[in-house]
Amino acid sequence: MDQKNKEHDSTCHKLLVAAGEVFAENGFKNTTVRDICKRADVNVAAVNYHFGSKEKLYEAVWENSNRAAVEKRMDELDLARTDDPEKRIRLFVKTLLRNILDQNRPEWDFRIVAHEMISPTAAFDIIVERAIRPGFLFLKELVQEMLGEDVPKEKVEKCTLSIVGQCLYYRFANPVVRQLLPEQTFDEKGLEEIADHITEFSLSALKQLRVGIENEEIK
Amino acid sequence: MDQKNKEHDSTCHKLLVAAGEVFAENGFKNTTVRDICKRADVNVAAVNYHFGSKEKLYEAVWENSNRAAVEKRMDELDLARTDDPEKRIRLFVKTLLRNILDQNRPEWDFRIVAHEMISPTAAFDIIVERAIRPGFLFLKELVQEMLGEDVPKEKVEKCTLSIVGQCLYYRFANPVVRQLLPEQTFDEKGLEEIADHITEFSLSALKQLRVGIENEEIK
DNA sequence: GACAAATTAAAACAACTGTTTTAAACATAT
DNA sequence: ATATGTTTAAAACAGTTGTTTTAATTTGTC
Repeated sequence: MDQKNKEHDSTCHKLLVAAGEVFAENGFKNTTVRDICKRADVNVAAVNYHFGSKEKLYEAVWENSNRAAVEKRMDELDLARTDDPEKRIRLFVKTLLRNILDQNRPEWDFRIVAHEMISPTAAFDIIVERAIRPGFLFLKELVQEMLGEDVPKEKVEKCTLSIVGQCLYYRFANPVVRQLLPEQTFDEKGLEEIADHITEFSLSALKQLRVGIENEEIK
Repeated sequence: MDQKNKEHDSTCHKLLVAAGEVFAENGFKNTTVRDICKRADVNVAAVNYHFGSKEKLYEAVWENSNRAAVEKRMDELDLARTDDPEKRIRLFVKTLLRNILDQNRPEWDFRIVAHEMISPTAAFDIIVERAIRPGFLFLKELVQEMLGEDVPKEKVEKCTLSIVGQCLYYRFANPVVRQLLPEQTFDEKGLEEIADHITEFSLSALKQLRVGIENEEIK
């Protein structure tokens, strides 16, 4: 890899863009460097010249695309640090859904994640530590606030997964959702509906769980 | 394909078994017929002789494996038709989790589904209609009972997806869960824990939502 | 046992894979 | 303008892919 990565229309840059799209569509092994180079309008040899191998290009693609997106999302979440946990959970669900379902956003980096879930490559650890765990910890703190400090860690973590699980199902099983709920849209309005529902469902659960915990303490 | 499919140790049968395992491990395109034939201890030409092509073998594998598993699960659910909805939701969550996470069960058919989510093939529609929609409708009825008949269909459906979403996250994002919750096991005990949590979380939510709906009706 | 059909085995096929080689084109500095 | 190092282009490489061909073997039937 060389220095001129960021210049538009440079071979490097064109390769990164094209590779991201094609990897997302077909996964790593299913993608050919010829496909990538054709879309990038670049010679086949360019991949190995600039990146060394198909595998290193894959890593560069992820490295390049994901960092900015993740940082931006965490910034959005941090903005509301003063709000009460309930409002911040609502915000969390909304930004997460927007991140994974917004149709204007190129979805290819998330599809790479989906491929990694089935057959992890070397990129998997990076993905979890940089793109997933920070959000998980953020939400976990909020859930802890909602449930109280005396709730065991395992319970808090499972509740956290319950919330993100609801959200991510719409992404992982998107084709299924579309077939099961044909009237559900995924435009701005549809996204809002889904986010509102998941928030309401989850906050209801957390409040009810809190009641149960308090009753146990009294008893 | 021929008539002797079901005879054990027949080439056909050995191919179906081996193909199921390998397809699940690597997805369709990532799997080679030579891998399959090596595992089946069968000549390479056998795939095309008995099934016509790699693609038709793929379809046969799914067709063959899935029907029995789905029917068995629906039977398990039907057994408890007399119980109250709360108990039946608990049972639903447990059988679903057991189905998708039980380590004794070969997981390959579920991994095929995961591949279909990313890049659907012709098998996708069959999967949804036979393996997914029946369970969805079953749970949707129970949720309807919990929330009352006057709740709009869209709300009931979203609640239903919230429950299955929590469950399926443990499958779709399994490697992530293992990294995020390293202490969580997936043996019988661990499965029970997860099932209990999801049931408790979901029933809490449904009850609380019901309260909200009743308050609105009074007002 | 003999004959026909179904099945298996080995080898070859053409197409495609990631990568390398070779040479041409380009830029830049002297 | 010449020389230098960098980037691109075309062709070829070795290995793998799904599939087909050909021949050998097994199976079933009389």
